Amino acid sequence: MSAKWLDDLNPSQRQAVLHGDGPLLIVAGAGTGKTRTLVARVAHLIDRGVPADRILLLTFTRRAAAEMLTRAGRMAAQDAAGKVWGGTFHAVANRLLRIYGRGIGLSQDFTVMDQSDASDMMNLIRNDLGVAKGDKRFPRKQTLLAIYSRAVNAQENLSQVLESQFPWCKDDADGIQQIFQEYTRRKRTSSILDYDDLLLFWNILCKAPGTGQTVADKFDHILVDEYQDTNSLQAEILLGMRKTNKNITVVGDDAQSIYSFRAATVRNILDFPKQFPNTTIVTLEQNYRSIEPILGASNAVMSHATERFTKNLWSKRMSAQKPILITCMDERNQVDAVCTNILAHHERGIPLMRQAVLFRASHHSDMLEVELARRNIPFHKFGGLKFIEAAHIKDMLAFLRILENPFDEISWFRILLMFDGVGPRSAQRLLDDLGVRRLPPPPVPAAAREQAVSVPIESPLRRLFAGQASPPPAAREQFEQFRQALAGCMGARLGPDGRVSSAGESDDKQLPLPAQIERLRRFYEPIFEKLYENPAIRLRDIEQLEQIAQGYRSRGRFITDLTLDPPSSTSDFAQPPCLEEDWMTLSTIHSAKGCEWDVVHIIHAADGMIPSDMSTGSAEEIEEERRLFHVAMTRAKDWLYIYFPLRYYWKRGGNMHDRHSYAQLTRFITPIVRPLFEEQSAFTAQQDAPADPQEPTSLQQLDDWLKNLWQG
DNA sequence: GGCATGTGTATTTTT
DNA sequence: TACACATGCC
Repeated sequence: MSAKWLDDLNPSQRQAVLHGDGPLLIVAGAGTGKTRTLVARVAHLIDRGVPADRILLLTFTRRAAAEMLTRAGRMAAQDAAGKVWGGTFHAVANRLLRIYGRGIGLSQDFTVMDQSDASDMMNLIRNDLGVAKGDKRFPRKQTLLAIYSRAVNAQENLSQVLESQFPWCKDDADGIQQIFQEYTRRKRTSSILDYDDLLLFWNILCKAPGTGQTVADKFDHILVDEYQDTNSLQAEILLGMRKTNKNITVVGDDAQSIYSFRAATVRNILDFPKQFPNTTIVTLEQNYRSIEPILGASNAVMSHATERFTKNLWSKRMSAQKPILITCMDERNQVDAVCTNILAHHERGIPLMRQAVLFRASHHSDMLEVELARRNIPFHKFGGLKFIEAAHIKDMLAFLRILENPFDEISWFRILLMFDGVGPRSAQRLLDDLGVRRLPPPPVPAAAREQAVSVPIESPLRRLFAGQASPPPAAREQFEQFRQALAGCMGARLGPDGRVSSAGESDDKQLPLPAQIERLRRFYEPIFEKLYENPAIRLRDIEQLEQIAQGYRSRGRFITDLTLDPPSSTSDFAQPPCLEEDWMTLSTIHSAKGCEWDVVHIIHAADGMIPSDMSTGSAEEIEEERRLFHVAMTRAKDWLYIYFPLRYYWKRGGNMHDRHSYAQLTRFITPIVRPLFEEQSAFTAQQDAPADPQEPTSLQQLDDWLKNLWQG
């Protein structure tokens, strides 16, 4: 029977879809129908009789998984695709660990902390241990976490990581090591997992006697998308998941590897055939997305790459329209040019939904966002600072977290510091009063400790309700209201004397999740109005949080979903939600992976932005920046605009007049690449700060020379 | 001693 | 803008 999903496929795609059992590597260049192929393969497997819930589809984002499964659902039996296990490595790890975690001594009710919680914990420990005393340059909390994460994900030891990635921290190796040790201990005793733990524990799960086999046997087929962006730990997990059958499909493109900062390594894709003998390799080379001139320019950029695996990307979509390189006076001029071009395409019938602006770093779109808002052009921004990272959202989540896991020290700490007159010191004391910090490092034998964990320890919440914590006088009133709010959520009643008249902590008495959030917000509102400058905008975020919570019955599920799959929205400039049907996309290049638009605008194509000044230290870093630029270019189907501002103003020191430096075009548009572009200039009469005609060329050359001096 | 507040500085990309 | 550190206030 010829299934309908085979009709639109070319011979290579078809070969990949129809591949039977055994390892399969699909090398798929940008725009070669990789998603279509993967989706069709899932549909084909289901059609072949593989039970959907025995298929595991690992993707880079939850969004990608959802989209693929919806599309597969349309092809295969309707209900079946919904049962496929799909999601990110981290999300799948979470799911598996909730089911099988006991097999490795993990409590079922662990909570997951995100990056900023993790770095807060590092900071707390750094202060507690007093390791940084007298050392001005001891690594910051973010750096500590980055070092830690690198070591875990790349599976390298600390001294290796310090040597190769953080040479300026080498002197502090001892302190760092102490912090890491304590970091791990605290996470374990309070049943908290960080992102890296999810992967580590999954890996251990695979190796555990008995359980490992069970977990591996759970899936008949495993498919992995974006394989070039996995790290060695993830590769090891996959190996562990394929103990008996070797049915594994990975899809990737070495030219799109852009996550080495997260320890992703191209080696995974290169070594795949070695790890899985008898791998079938299928290469997809026909690009269906971009018109030929755009593809030609993208290929030309990559042809300069020092290391490259031959792929011949080609397109049937002929066109006379070259990609367009626009030179702008400065960022102001760039913003105007972008808006003009967006509106021009819009008027010629290309809706905002099919246009995107891409940039290297999240803040690169700041000025553009203001201007879009001013002109009432609706947009959504992806990447960069997330909803979940806003301080007020973290505050709200901290409340929910301690209700879920009363031993969550980080969340307690965050909350206690909100109260008047409470600083780090009193917070510590209160934590001890409540029994949150289970300090006992008295070495307990492992077996005994596991028992201790399963024996109910008096919950800090119970202690709180029983009035066992005495806050400093200035905080007393707020603290009392806090107790009432928490008790309300848990369905516990506190008598007027502060006594507990009903125990609480039984599930049936708790308020429904949205009501809990509402109750906590009423408590929190007066505090955060004092704390933050712009309460109105922030209040909207909290309302949005309540909105999202409507769809959840389980608080734990809600918290975990929010940490593993945060909604990527910026409400700062957004209009009230749902009113616009058409909006355009602003995105970091990283977050644009896998997406495509009719019209793509890449801004800040200047050296120092792309490649980022932060990433020009080594040849490898520059190569990754080059691939990043290539990824950005290949998102475009019909129109590609690249903007290059000539001048950048220094933001230092109040008035921005006259203090500027000249930029150079990104080094990735070389003299060989440049003729492949149509060149335009955005200098216009409407420019409110017209180009200074007196500006001598020699000064520009001087500044360029100076800039090279700093960089060189 | 411990908390609030001011100042200088560095600032990528994300699960 | 957020973080790390210094100073001043109770």
